[in-house]
Amino acid sequence: MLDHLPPPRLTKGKATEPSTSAAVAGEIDPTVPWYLQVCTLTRLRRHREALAVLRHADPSPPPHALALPSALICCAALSLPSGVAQVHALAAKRGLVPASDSYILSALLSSYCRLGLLPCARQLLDEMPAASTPPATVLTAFNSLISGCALHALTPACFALFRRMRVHVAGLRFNAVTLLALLPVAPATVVPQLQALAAQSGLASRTTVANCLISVYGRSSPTLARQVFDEMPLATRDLVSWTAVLSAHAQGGLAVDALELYRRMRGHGVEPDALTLVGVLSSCSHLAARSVGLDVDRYVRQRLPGFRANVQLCSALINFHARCGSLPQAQQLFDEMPRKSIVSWTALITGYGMHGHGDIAINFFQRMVSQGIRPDNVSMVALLSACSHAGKYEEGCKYFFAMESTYKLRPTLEHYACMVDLLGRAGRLEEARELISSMPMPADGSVWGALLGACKIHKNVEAGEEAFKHVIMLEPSNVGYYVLMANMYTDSGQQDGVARVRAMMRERGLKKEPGRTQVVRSSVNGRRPLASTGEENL
DNA sequence: TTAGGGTTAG
Repeated sequence: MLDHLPPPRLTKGKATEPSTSAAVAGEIDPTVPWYLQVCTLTRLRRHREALAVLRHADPSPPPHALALPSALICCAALSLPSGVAQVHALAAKRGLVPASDSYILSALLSSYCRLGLLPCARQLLDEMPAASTPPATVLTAFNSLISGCALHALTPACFALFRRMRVHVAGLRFNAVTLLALLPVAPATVVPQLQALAAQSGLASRTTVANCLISVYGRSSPTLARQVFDEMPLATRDLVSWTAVLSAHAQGGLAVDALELYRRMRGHGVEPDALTLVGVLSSCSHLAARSVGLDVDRYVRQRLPGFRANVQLCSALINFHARCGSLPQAQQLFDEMPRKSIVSWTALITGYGMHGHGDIAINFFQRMVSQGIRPDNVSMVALLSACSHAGKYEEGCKYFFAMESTYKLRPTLEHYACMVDLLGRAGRLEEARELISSMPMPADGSVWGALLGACKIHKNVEAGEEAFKHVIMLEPSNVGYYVLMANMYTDSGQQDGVARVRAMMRERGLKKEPGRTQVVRSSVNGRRPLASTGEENL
């Protein structure tokens, strides 16, 4: 079977293979039937080898049905649509599709979706004889297609299928897997509706469903995520629940709460894994919580021996060391990584940039580009910020203009804020003001705030007053800006100005918190929004 | 077989 497939290029079991050869040697027993070998190799993600076994399998008796889902998974993973079509034909010949075998049906649907062949998947579902197919199979088929559409962020299609399945699937209607597929792509207004549906159907008490809700709410509201977490019975919380709620707080800028959750998690005897530690390290970096971060570093080195191959964990460690530990440590980790992502590069560039090593930051940026990594918006912010901190006015301008012309990136508010900062620090307040006027979108608090900061450095009270007027309109409760303006008045001996700012703060019920004199980032900025494509209603 | 937790910016 599968004789039309291109021959596999057998890899030598290097870093791309998630399992070690010793583990495989233990699991692959040449005496077991070939179709079980296929299943095992597939589970180990050794797709090419699984297909090789399949290709050389004895064609009589005909291929065991158990091997077909594995074959499909391998073909999808290796982007072999012809292989999927062959298995489809084979399964059809043996009467396993469109209806009778739930495993093969959902594997086919998901393989077509993974390969982007959504019409094929759609057709398969439409061919399913609704009357004679067991309801559980219909449910699974709908779930597979909904998950496939979710994979391609086709929110309206997901919900259209969901409406259709609730009519079709007698009795069962939907299950936890349906909710898990829909929640991540649901528009913000629909998430609570799905949550209500989960509660009505008794699925809300499932750990997986609660975990998914925590993660989805966590993108926009750590508070809602926390509510779901708090309502979970203690015994049903698992490592994923803790990680999801912790990450929600870390992403929402609530680093103190994230670390408190970590402390509680450990108190309950739950051992973190790499994903948990990514969130913990992110919070340590924000808070400059050096001792906790160093504990995590030790834990990783002792308990997670393969951590260097984990790009996300390594990037988080680099970020931590670069921001509040040491640049040499960050650099060493970076050098040791077998594969680096744009995030690893950006973490390093940020680290050098924020410690005033603009030249090194620029050098790494250029090395990154020369290795074929196309800069994204975040790496450009890191670079421009590095230029700004090191007073590299000309380089900053050069890269800002290169964004659109060379890298095809449209500058966002963050980039404008960096440029206003760069121009402002260089004393070019007039140019900074002109840049703001030329922006294609209205300036936000961070842009005016950058100008205000520059005015403070260069003691330009008049320009500062204008920036202040704008910034407190945009972020009226951000104490940092009032403090900045008051300090400017103090520096220039204008006590009446200081009194005015203090009066404004009193009127607005704002207090300067001790030890918090820096400009506080607006909590809504930089947050991933909930998916908002289309107006979905259930 | 469909399915839950993640990193980088000022």
